[in-house]
Amino acid sequence: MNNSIQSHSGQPLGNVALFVPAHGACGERSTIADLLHLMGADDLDVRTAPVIPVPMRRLHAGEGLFREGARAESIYFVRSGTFKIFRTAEDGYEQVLGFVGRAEVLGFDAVCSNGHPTEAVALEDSTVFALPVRDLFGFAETSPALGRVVHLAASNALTRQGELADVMAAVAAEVRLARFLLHLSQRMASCGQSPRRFVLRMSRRDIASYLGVAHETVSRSFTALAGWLMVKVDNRDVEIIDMTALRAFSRSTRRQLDEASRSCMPHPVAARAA
Amino acid sequence: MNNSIQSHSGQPLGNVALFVPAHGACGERSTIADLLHLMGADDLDVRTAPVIPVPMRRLHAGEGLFREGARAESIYFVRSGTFKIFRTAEDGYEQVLGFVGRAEVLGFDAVCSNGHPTEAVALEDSTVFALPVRDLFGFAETSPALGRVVHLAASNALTRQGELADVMAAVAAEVRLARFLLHLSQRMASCGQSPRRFVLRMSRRDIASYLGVAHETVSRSFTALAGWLMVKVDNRDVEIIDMTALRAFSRSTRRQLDEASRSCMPHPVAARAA
DNA sequence: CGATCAGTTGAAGGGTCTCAACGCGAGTGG
DNA sequence: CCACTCGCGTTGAGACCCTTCAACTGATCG
Repeated sequence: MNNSIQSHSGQPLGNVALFVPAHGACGERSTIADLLHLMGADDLDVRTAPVIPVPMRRLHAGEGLFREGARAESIYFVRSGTFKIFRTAEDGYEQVLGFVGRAEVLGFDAVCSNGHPTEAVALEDSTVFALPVRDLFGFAETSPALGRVVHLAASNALTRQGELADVMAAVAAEVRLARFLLHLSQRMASCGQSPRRFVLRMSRRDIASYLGVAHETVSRSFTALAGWLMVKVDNRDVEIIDMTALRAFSRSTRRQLDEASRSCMPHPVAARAA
Repeated sequence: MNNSIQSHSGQPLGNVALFVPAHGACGERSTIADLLHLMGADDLDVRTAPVIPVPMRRLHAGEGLFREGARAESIYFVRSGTFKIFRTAEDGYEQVLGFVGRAEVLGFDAVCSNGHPTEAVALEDSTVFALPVRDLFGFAETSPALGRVVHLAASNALTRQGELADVMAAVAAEVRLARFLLHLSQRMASCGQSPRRFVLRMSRRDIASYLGVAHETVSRSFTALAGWLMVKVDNRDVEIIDMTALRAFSRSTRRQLDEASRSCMPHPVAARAA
């Protein structure tokens, strides 16, 4: 609802929307306080934060934030929009490592190395706060609250990475997709949006790469889950119609899949009502 | 790439072994300085660190450090030994998420949540520094160097988690194993040990869980790699005898596997000479 | 309207999972 | 000392799921 302002109204050229009049955090003259507020810091910390400018950057859908191997100049905090982070193999194959949304950190894995080990592109029009790495430590001393926020964000990123393992751990493709959808659902809920109905910001290929399966398999898995009447899928619109069943199914390991599918649906029917 | 004779370039904790202090770090009365030294902080920072005790804990092989779901009391820094971190499914299946060695952080993903999302057990006799979470922020203010170290360790943990994605991304089991061995090799090198010859601290089952394949497949993959004359395997002793071939093979994505295997070895011969 | 891409579905082949058996070493107690 | 058990590691055979190649639809775009 809040991000229905997507403004996908084309305008290929026109003035680059880097400068926006800005009320509060929307302007380019955002400060640490805005960043702290985004990350859910205490009001007191936000109000008492030192007035240090933190550049904000706007990206259009498909625009890259940083490239693989690029010097790590900043870490980023997503203010709005969605990003996919991935790695490109030598033969051009894209391995998607995760999807990052509001109030999450981007590029933190570059802090300990010379360059970004991954690449990030916006899946929709997005805005991020950029925190220069060289200032990271200094700012953290100036504003203890910022240090806390960075620690929490890093821990959160680590937890998020754990979700990938959780997804890849499932042997069956349908289970992987189910877990993925549940993770998405949880994150939607944590952003105050509906956990039952949401729009996928990424393509089937991105999902496939993230799940570690072929994109055709993702399609088939979607129709399978729809066949079990757990979800309803219309292109990128997803609605979870049986959360408990989806949850139970996502817990399947190994050949428990057979039981689950048999008990729910001997053969996937075409539940394709619009 | 690793032509650096001096220290292990590219590694965040490069100059760990250059400076060996007395047995100060070995006592139970270790302080922040010992922790900083372990993590490769600057000499100046180590010497000027506030004298705050940091409890050290010894664990025997097989002993658990923290359980899944347990209250996150501390984060840990591995001083010696190896740990495996994993998650246990409801049906008892263990999903291994990673293996953690010297100068790496353990349990940081619990900072942002109420409890540890994972479990950690020692694979061999090990020692860790325990840094209470509630003191984390306070100490970071007292000792800026500690804040830096924690940031670096967290970033490193994130990078390490990325390795799991790298491994799982490969479709072929042999490629997964090859990448896993290379990651291990790199980490051995960063600890000052031989990157060509090392001992696996974990069982085949642990490796299988980490790679996301059946443990029988791990066995077959080991014999396959030995058949291509890339490695020599004797139980848990591994020797990489053709690093370049292993590297090239590990880059395989999709059906490039066929080419690689054909060019190296039409059919795996029994190269099992001791 | 032709081109390109995302998404879906079908058919065939192959890699991995599963079940099964075997050898081996360690720990145990007769 | 040796039989016994148990877990680890290896190897074999069949079933099955996924990958791959292929064709088709619909949408976007110049």
